[in-house]
Amino acid sequence: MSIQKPSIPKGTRDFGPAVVARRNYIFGIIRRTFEKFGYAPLETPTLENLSVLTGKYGDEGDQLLFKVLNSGDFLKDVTADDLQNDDGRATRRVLPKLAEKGLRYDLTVPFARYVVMNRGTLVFPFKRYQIQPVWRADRPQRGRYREFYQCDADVVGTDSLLCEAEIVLMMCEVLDTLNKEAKSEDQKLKYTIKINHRDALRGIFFAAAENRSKESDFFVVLDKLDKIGTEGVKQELKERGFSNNGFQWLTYLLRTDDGNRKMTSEERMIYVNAMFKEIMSDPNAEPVGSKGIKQLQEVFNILRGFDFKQFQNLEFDPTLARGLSYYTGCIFEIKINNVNMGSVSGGGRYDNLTGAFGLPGVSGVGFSFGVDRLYDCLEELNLFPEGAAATTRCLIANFDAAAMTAMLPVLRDLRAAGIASELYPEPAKLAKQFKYADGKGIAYVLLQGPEELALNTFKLKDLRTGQEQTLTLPEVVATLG
RNA sequence: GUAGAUAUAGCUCAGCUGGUUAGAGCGUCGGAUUGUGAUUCCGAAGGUCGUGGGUUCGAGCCCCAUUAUUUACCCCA
Repeated sequence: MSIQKPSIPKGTRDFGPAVVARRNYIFGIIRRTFEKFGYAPLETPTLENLSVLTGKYGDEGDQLLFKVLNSGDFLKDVTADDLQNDDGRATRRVLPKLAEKGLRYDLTVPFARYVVMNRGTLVFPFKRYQIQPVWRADRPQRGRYREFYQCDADVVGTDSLLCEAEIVLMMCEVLDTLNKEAKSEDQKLKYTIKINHRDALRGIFFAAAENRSKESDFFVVLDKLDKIGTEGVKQELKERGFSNNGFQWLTYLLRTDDGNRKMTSEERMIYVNAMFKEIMSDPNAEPVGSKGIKQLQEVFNILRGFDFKQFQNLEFDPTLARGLSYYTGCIFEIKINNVNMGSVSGGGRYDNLTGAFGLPGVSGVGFSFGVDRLYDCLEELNLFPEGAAATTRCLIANFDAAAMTAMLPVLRDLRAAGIASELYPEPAKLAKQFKYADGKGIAYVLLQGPEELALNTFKLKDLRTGQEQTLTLPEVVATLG
């Protein structure tokens, strides 16, 4: 057998001990926040039946699904006719016969499936959080992986806007907690929570687009406003077959200042709402758009009731669209302004996700943190706490076989006191043992050689300061504990 | 799916208009009177220059192909 260079699939990563420790630090903050807001944990299988996944994420999404080949003779149901590709549909025809399972693409759809399957036993409104990896057969690039973790919190069974407001609170709490480690303002995550409403978007759509069949196309282009500008948006809309009529309204609807200064989010809501009333070209624009604005204003009101202090981090953005087609109400996204990275979190309300599984009329709302992107942001800002990588706190040096035996009860006592400890597993030069401790980031080395043994004491060295102390065992425990 | 960039030691990268035996830093290992890391000093190991072909007296360097990685677009956490 020839030697092969080992490799891992593109877009996947190994996580070494230091990285896992820092990822766990992020997971911990998110988990504690979710639990504090009353969400309970849920886990679902890595594999879902493809019938559950397909059709939920749009055509693009279907293409990005990882399909799992059936076990055994996976060709047994494929006929020669199936493979005839004159119509270009052979793949579509054959696929369901080759693969009936796929890797989960997000956590929201499996959650919806779970809710439908367990509707009889769940207590509604049902609040769950879920922290698991998802897979997308995307092309990897900066901040984009084929395997990454999502941290979802969703509630189904209520359409109360309290949930939307609490999503904003949870987003702030997680990011503010991460920012507590910052030693300077520059290290902090400068974030903007963008919020919009699908109906506000549709109001704009009715106002500015004549072609009614391409709603999602319109949103995709509109979402790019901050990248390509108002004129760019108009240009691209034209390229995608939208007519010029109505584009004039875009200029008004997308204004961000009142002529003198930038509007606040709430001023902008009032302004956009007033515009909806004025646009008479399509009477649908006003009722639909105003309904969305009204809900957004209510979310802001609830937040004010909470004594929410961070409205400068919460921005009403009428162009925010988000790709996932199942959103129907409020939509959210978090952008980190001082790191070049796609959104680290997103979410929204979906009125009929469970409908696809035969349970209509259940409204849900939720959001998700992308831990891997958050990690990359923290890394770039150097925002991880120092201790996050350490595992062992104290290494006991190993002088020789006899001393090793004598150190076993010491090791046991340290661990019993809750101190993460290890004994170097073989007698070796002290230099080597110290090097090991240093390389692993261990804070203390405990020594008992012949000299200390004679006095029944220990020498404890702090590797960060280089200082040594001669102590009795209870004193060692007290120092490390 | 579209477009670009890169590929040289375990890692990060130099390597001039093509010219003898391929370079550095970090890391690893060994040593500086056998009980001390990170810091200092000395030394050593480690590369068929991604792969295959071509041009040339001569290719790490130029050309073609191929694979891998990566960035941007699309879309997204």
